[in-house]
Amino acid sequence: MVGTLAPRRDIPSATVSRLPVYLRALHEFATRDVTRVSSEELAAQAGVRPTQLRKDLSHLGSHGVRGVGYDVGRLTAELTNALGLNRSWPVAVVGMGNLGRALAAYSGFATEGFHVEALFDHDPSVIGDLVGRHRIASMGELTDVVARLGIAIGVIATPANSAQDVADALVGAGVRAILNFAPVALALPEGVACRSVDLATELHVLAFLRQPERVGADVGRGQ
Amino acid sequence: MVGTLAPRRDIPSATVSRLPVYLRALHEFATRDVTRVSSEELAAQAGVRPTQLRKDLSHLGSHGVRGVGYDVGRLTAELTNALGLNRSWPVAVVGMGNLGRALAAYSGFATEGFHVEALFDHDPSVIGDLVGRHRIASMGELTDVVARLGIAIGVIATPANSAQDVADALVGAGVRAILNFAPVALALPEGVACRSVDLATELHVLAFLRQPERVGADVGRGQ
DNA sequence: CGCACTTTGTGCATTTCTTCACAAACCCCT
DNA sequence: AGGGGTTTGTGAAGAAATGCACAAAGTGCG
Ligand SMILES: NC(=O)c1ccc[n+]([C@@H]2O[C@H](COP(=O)([O-])OP(=O)(O)OC[C@H]3O[C@@H](n4cnc5c(N)ncnc54)[C@H](O)[C@@H]3O)[C@@H](O)[C@H]2O)c1
Ligand SMILES: NC(=O)c1ccc[n+]([C@@H]2O[C@H](COP(=O)([O-])OP(=O)(O)OC[C@H]3O[C@@H](n4cnc5c(N)ncnc54)[C@H](O)[C@@H]3O)[C@@H](O)[C@H]2O)c1
Repeated sequence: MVGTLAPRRDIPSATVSRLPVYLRALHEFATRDVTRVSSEELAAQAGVRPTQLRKDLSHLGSHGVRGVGYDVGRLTAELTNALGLNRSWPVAVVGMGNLGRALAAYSGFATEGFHVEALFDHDPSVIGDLVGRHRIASMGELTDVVARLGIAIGVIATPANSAQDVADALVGAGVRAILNFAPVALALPEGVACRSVDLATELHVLAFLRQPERVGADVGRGQ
Repeated sequence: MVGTLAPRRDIPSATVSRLPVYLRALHEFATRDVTRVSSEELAAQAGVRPTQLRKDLSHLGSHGVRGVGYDVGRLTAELTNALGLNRSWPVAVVGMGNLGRALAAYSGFATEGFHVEALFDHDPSVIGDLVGRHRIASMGELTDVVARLGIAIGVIATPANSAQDVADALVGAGVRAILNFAPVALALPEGVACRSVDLATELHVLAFLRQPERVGADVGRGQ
């Protein structure tokens, strides 16, 4: 490509959701002090085909070296930059039940600039409790806390019937990215990014795949 | 997608992963004693477009009534049957840390025939502990217990560096469906179904979507 | 230096997924 | 019984994603 401005826009969404996987694969090589990888090695680690990896990277305008492969450090930097991971992303978790507490305690959360900075619940009997190094705040404090800490991502870990209310509260407070663990489709205004993780759906798909008539079918997201 | 590539049956995989969502939407209507829904109403509840819903259902050979809509009970039965949810699916959870305990305690797990029947960990200091109504078993017991209880689905909630070993143990014991929460691509033999849930990836995608340059982009799975 | 060898980047064909547009099918009312 | 009003089911078009095949671009050795 001509010029120094990489073609950052128009990255296909399927590609975007694989970039984090490549990034993790690169970290794996880095911890083994490997400084160069071929698309074949990296793809194997990431669980995709080499062709797909190269096509995906080509959308970033990323350049490896033909005949040699990719520089682990350089490609890591490019992916980190493309994903916007060279800044801090303060996270709030709403709903401190079983799942919320596991998430709040999750150390893997803290990698790559994601930091749990606030916890909320509406149950008076848990408000004020300490989970890790944070106190559980009430829902009434949400707007102020979100603004003061600059919360960028809200995680919803409440029961399904509260999830829409919580989403509305988060959006109202200025949060524009939501990770939802409740099994409902949230209605959100344009411009608010949302990803849902749905355990029941995953189990159902596995059940479908395990039916005798359909053994071996592949529904994707296997990795 | 390692290990899950295989022949294809006639229901498109994208459709299969939406069927559970439709099923949940139907339950929502059922609890409100609604007996008939149009594709428009059902699609709204599920967070998809009516056209998509109808196309998906058409793959099941499902029949609503033109000019009227779908019978909630009948469509529920058809979806339940298509997904293979009219039987019991004994589940085992391996790795009883923060996440594993949350999963074991998860009541939503028990719906639709999924029952957590066994818990495993390799840490001697937790083996024998009770979580809910089950005792945590050692990894040495895995093969026997899986066989005795007819475990159909294995859930991996161990750290990433143990996940492949655990997967091998599960597969060796006869489990052919795995739900993996560890952030690694598992290598699995042909014929073993696998779905991975990856929190870090979800956060990374949200970070990407929240970058100023890309406001408004949509990477899917938003609902 | 030039030739043999390796591995990337990408145009193109193929497959899969989504959306459109409308005929077919059904209910209900008169 | 027939006509008007709905809503489904689906072929066909369009969009997105995947996989193939190979030229381009680099390394390193003789
Ligand atoms: N536990 C799991 O393993 C698991 C796995 C996948 C998905 N989920 C989903 O995650 C969600 C939480 O699951 P859980 O097992 O932690 O449930 P839980 O009942 O243990 O915890 C829910 C928490 O949310 C709080 N809450 C309820 N309404 C609220 C509101 N309006 N505002 C603020 N807080 C509110 C409750 O006080 C409680 O502390 C559910 O939607 C569940 O379906 C859970
Ligand atoms: N905690 C979360 O919220 C969360 C969210 C998403 C994903 N994850 C992922 O889920 C996994 C578990 O997370 P966690 O926070 O519960 O970790 P954890 O450290 O709290 O628990 C891990 C458990 O696995 C057990 N274990 C380790 N190696 C084992 C082996 N070879 N065989 C059997 N058991 C073994 C350990 O004894 C421990 O009890 C990790 O891969 C993590 O990345 C966690």
